[in-house]
Amino acid sequence: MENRCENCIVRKFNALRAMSKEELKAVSDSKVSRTVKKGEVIFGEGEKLGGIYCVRNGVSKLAKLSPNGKDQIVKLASKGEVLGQRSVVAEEQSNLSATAVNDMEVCFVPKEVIMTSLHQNPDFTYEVLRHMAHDLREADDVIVNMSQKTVKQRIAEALLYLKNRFGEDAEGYLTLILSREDIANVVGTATESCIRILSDFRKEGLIKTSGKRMAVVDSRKLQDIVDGF
Amino acid sequence: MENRCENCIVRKFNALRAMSKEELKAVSDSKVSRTVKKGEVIFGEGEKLGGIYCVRNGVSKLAKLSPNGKDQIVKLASKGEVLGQRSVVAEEQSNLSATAVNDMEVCFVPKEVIMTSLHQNPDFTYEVLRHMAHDLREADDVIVNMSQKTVKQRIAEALLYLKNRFGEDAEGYLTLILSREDIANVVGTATESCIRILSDFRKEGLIKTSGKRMAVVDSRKLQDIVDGF
DNA sequence: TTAAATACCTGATACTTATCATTATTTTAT
DNA sequence: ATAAAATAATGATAAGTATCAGGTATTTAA
Repeated sequence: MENRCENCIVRKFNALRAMSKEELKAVSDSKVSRTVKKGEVIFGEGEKLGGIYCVRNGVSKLAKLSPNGKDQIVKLASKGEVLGQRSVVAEEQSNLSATAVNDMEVCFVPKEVIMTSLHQNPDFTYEVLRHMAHDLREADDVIVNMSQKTVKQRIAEALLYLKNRFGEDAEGYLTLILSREDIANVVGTATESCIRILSDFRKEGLIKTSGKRMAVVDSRKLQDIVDGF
Repeated sequence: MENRCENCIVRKFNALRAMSKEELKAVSDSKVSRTVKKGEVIFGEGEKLGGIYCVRNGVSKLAKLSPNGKDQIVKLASKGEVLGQRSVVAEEQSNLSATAVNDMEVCFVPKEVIMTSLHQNPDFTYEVLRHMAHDLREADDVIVNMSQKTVKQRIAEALLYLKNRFGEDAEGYLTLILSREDIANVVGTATESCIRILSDFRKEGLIKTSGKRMAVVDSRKLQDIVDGF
């Protein structure tokens, strides 16, 4: 039998690794695999989620629409990460939307199965808790960055983040390709401002671009910018 | 016997309410009550916490020092809230500092006692998880506010928040007294900018001040400002 | 393969916010 | 009660950022 959660490596990276064999079987029996095309919405803001989505492949952006009509990307989720966890745990509607940044494979797991384990398996609950504690710490860091760093610093930081987290190809181009607009929405600025600063970086030789592809050329200097030099 | 957790109302507001009688007894036997003077630091950023602090009285600001030397207040914690929860759960050093905004009474509970329950009582773990899910949602909201709202909007929002969350006295003055600098650190702006905008609000009759005390006079108009009118 | 759509780029300008300097007021401690 | 310290207020200026308007390049889909 293919595609059993029991054999899925992705699981090792998230809280499902704390599940017992029986629990994992229940998850596997109830889950629905699904491919999501680039740009497709997995769930929208305010939607009541029937379960969580485990990312097997691809990257999703978790965003919140601000009152002035702009999206703020709060987090990028990739292989092994779980979408909708917070909403299911809190039994609230989703506070974020999830959209595929590139083609994805996700597994949907009904919330009932998750909730059962949450109430019966302290190891699993604790593991979910640990992951959420980590997310919360990252959110705190983002808050400080947003309020205390300039757009230039935040963009430099975002580039280094994309490089370190998602890697680069043989030519040094970033593996994860984001539009300028998406980058602007990650750092919380206007698209034009983002483009302008990236152009400056290119002119100064800190990055290079080729179509929509982008490469970090001088990590050191970018880091100096992040640090305020 | 006085001051037993079993009889403490404050407990009802946090995850400790999911503890069994035996667990609560262990907490109560190991806890250390402590008063904290206004301005005193309960724990610092980067500190390894030996336990959590349950707030019985008073208000604490949770802040993070930014590289440029400014504090960003991430959260205000009051009666019933628990400090250091995230760090203890994640078994990491604290990412925030906690400082008393006014005189406080807190109970310190050693982490071992908490950890034991986290591993044995799924109800408790789940309750902690729910609280953290809530904190995470709030953090997401803050991120969006920070990046998408103007300083003026954020200050107006902060004033309404202080009124709704901590209340006002008979004359209408906010119960929680924060310095202009603290307000600036909550909304992530320069102290002078904060003062300037508060002066504007006063001149427009939206708030009134008397020494360090401050009162919301026109909630409706402040809300309009928050909403971008 | 080519037209249409989307994404990217640049300039000009206005608005927002930070910074520096100085003074006034309030609070705190003696 | 008074001096010292802390906090608040205000003006002038500079820096940072958004917005609008117009262009070019790249991607997508027929």
